[in-house]
Amino acid sequence: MTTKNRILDAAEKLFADKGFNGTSLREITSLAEVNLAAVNYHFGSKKELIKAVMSRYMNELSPNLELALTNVCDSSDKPSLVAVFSAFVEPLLALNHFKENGTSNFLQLLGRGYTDSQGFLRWFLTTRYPTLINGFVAAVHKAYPELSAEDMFWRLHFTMGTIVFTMSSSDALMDIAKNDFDRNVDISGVIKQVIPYVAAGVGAPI
Amino acid sequence: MTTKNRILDAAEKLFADKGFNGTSLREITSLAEVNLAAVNYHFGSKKELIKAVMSRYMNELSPNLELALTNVCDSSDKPSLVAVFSAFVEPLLALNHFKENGTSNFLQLLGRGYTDSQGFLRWFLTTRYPTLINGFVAAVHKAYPELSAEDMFWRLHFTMGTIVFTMSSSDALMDIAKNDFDRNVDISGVIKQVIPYVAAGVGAPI
DNA sequence: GTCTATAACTAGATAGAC
DNA sequence: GTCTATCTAGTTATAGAC
Repeated sequence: MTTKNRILDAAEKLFADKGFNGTSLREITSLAEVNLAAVNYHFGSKKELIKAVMSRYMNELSPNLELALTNVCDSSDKPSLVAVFSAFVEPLLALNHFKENGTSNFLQLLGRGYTDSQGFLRWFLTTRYPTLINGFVAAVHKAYPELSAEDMFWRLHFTMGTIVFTMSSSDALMDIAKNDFDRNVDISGVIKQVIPYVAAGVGAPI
Repeated sequence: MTTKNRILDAAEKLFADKGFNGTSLREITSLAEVNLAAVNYHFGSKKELIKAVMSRYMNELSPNLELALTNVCDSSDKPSLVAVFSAFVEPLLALNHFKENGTSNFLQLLGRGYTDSQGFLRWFLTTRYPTLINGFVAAVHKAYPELSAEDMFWRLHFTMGTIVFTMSSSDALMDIAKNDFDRNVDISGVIKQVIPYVAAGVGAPI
């Protein structure tokens, strides 16, 4: 376990939990049990550390997800929207093998990235992983060709919002589900709940 | 224009823009052109200032929205989900008469409140305005009685997510819509785009 | 590569003069 | 009620010894 990786792991956990702005380098280095100065030695700045934490996941997820979306497009002339969104499930859950709580952590980080830090992370992700977005748009277009580019734009952003918001407050939601309905839901349970919702939303009549 | 109101107005604008954590009291008092110490004199703490900013809107919105939801329930034995969500439009847009950019500011603040500050604002709002949530749940239940309490819970939170996320990044989204589609969309345009989406999502087959 | 020490700055909050 | 001045505690970042 190198110092660099100890920092990445600690940062990931704290960022997911309390946001990027809400987490100090002192908390990170303290949890990682490394010296405060190590962050700046290994990463240069807090901003670069944030990028590094996100990149570790994106580099793992991105090829799997692109492949899954291509498969959906190839498997049928007109796939259902549920099929398109279901393509996300396996690549996302695979992050749990990559790292403990990987799926949940990654989705929470994604949520943070869209609301903390005035969108610098959004810019970083969309410019760094454009083929992923294009693959997704292509799959949705094949499933619902009548949807105009403009309506597609809005609905994909609504979907993004549903997902990242749900995930950034998923701990609270799972707690409520347990208290109010005596139901133990994990992150894959939440994903399965959300798919019919977003599929119906994207597929709403124009 | 009292000092207290100058602070509230400045805080509202900055909070909506950069989040609660991302805004310092110095920025607020500087924009309001009042002394730094005035915040603690009038509100006691930053946390209380946040509550005061939100309460000003909630006290304006809450009775109108409750009435609109009651009207939907009374108007039909089985209202459509689009009708239920459309009940939000007028009370929300009325905030623009209450204050310049009121609708947009309020919705962005709501979005911030769910992601910044580890949910203390969520707690404040749900315990302070429970009848609002009950009225909404009752309306959705009348529109879609087959939906179980548990599915209802999830879908309402997904909807909350769609709305607050969209609104907390609505400035960016409206910019993109203008650049990519040469379309000027204002906040009421965004609301009209999102209603079919959330109505279809909540109404998705079980 | 890792440490201590500290620089340089910002935060929220407050005491006390007016 | 409003001001200045300041306190305490936090932040990121870095210089320099080892």
